[in-house]
Amino acid sequence: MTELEKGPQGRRRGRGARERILGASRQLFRDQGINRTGMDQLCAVAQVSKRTAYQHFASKDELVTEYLRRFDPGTMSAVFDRPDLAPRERLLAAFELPASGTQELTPMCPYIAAAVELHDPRHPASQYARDYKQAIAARLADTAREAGATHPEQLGEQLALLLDGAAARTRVMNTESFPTAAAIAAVLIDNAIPATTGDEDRSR
Amino acid sequence: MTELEKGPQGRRRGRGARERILGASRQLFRDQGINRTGMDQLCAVAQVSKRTAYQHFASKDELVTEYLRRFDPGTMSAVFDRPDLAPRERLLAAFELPASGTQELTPMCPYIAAAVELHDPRHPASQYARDYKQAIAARLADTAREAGATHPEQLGEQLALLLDGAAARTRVMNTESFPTAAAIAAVLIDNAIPATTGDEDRSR
DNA sequence: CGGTAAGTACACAGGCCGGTGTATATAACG
DNA sequence: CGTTATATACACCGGCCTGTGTACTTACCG
Repeated sequence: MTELEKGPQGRRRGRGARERILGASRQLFRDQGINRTGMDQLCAVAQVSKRTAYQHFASKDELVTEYLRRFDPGTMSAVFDRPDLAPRERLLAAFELPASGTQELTPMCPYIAAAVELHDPRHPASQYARDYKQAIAARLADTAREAGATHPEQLGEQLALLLDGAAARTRVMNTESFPTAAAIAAVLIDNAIPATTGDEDRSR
Repeated sequence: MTELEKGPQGRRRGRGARERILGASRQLFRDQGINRTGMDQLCAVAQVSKRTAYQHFASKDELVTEYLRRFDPGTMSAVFDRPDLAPRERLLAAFELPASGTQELTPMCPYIAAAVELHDPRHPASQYARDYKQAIAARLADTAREAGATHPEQLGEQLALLLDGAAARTRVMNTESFPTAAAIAAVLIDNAIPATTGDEDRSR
């Protein structure tokens, strides 16, 4: 009993420090925000010593950047790479709530949150947020083109703006706003895709 | 030279402390964000002693709340109370950039910024942000009704979401997004207002 | 088994932050 | 004029923050 019983089961928390840190980041940055989450608390939740954390990430800023980089766990693919859906339906699927079993609100888009909290457009995390958002808009534009939209780039940018609007408004109003965005998206999509040849019901 | 020459002109900064504090808040909270602005710096910019600041505002949270409350200096009226514009044009005017002489970006909507930075929906400032945003949506809905929209409440909420989306996206992308939002708004408005009697070109 | 990489415990530095105490000065008003 | 409300200078507190120094322990891998 010199210095044993470190972990909950007596087992050491061990090797996966980096992943545990990033996991705790995802949880705490979402629940409390970046600025209100101290490194001490973060390390406690991750069950990692502070020293270890700073051996993996030179600074909190670097951790925040990596946190953003590691965020999209196939979220983009899950929406865009669905061969079961027609392009038009894929565009609409981007506005569907993920697993809205409970009455929880869609969590604030972490990219917008980071941009607002860090408040410096030159911060690496802010730059990455910009890149990511641009990639999303490009993906939307590609799908719009696939769907036969007349101005796919424009539609992509419009839909991206709707997604950001829904995220921001959900946060500020404390009310789910994605359905509203989805309704707008439907209008825009139908307006942007010219009356197709033998397509299904477009009258509604 | 006992303790003179306090102010720049030798004149005391004097009575307007509260207003100077709120003025400095508007500047600093916009330029640096709320969390990154300390009370020391704020008082220095406002040319107010810290003691005076805390005699006017019991806490920084209270100052932030009052800062938000005092924000709308007729911004709402400037858009909505314009008898020179038809209701439909008033709706569109909400998306016009204010004095875009320079290439400056539209500053981040302070209500969204506060909601994200404070991160607590129960914070008085967050509550006020919600109220304000709701009032905006209601005003938009009223105008939409006046313009003859079929579902004015829905259109109001949609346009409000567009405004929030433009603000958030301008921030995160560091690119002006209000024109995109305005284009969407035009589509929504035209879609929501049934074909009027002698209206101008609607074909395009 | 032995070496090395990874992790740990813990204290502590230095800075900024929100907020207060105290004693003083000045403007406004009756 | 005298009172009172307003503002000032300035030091200070406790707390939290990011980040580091040091000495130690453990896991893995050849």
